[in-house]
Amino acid sequence: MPELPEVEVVRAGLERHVVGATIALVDVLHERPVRRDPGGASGFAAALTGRRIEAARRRGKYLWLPLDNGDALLAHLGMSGQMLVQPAGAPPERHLRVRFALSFPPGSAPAGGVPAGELRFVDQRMFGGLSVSPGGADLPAEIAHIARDPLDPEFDDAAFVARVRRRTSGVKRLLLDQGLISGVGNIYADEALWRARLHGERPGDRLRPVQVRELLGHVRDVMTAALAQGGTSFDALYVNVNGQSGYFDRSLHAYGREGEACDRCGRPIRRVAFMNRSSYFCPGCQPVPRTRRRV
DNA sequence: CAGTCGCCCTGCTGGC
DNA sequence: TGCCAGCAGGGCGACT
Repeated sequence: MPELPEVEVVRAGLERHVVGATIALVDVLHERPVRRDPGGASGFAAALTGRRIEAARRRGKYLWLPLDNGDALLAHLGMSGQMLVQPAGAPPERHLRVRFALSFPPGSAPAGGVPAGELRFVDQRMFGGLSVSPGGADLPAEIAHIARDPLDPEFDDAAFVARVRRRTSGVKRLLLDQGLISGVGNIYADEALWRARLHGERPGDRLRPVQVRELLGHVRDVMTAALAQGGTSFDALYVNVNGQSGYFDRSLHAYGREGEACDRCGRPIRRVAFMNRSSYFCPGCQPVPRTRRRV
């Protein structure tokens, strides 16, 4: 599942393969992925046709492509979304939802790459989506409420620490709060908490500043490590967002390891229900806080 | 406003 | 063999 590192791999791939291209044709094959666009499928297509892609940007798990008129194509991959760069005429993927035919002006094809034929949004479960953000080239208004992500040089560590310590929710819930810090999903939240030896139910206002700072450092470390491994996951024609490629499985210490021995203390990793999903933690290294609190 | 919960989607897996 | 519940889960609307 794409979290910040995977989305960054996609962004880098788009930067390399589609920046400079003009969108010649838009084909919406399924309405749901464009549900957030007020113009609907037809308005979405009309607003993008003929526009040139100027850049590829990201904040947290959101991606956007600034366009030559100041608008932007905003994208979220949800759980299963992929952005694929394919040669024109490649057979359609099973869950192909939106196609963009691309054309490059003579001499401006990406260096070292085959000129892109199509940008494709493929999404099995359709939690993801695309929309046109009017005037959103710099920062789409639709995501202005999302906090900066921990790899953003302008992320304010001190403000984050202060905000966490004013909240009564469990720290895992706070890590997943995109208004506090963006880009952290269930997997990296569990991994960062394991590294920090903190239980996710520890209330924010019961943490010392140094603990929050260390946790933030672990969030950055685990994401940076995953990103380094994710850099190899796509070739010249593919922007590969395949979450099953296994590149980060190897470095996981908690997530998905129910019953397996903790890499640090040997106690079996536990899984508990959390917000209609799961949390994984080591009961030895990450003791449950004494004050019971639902997270 | 902070906090919490349920829903949206599809496909795979496991139990009976 | 078939059926259905459970699970995966980010974000948002609705509620207290």
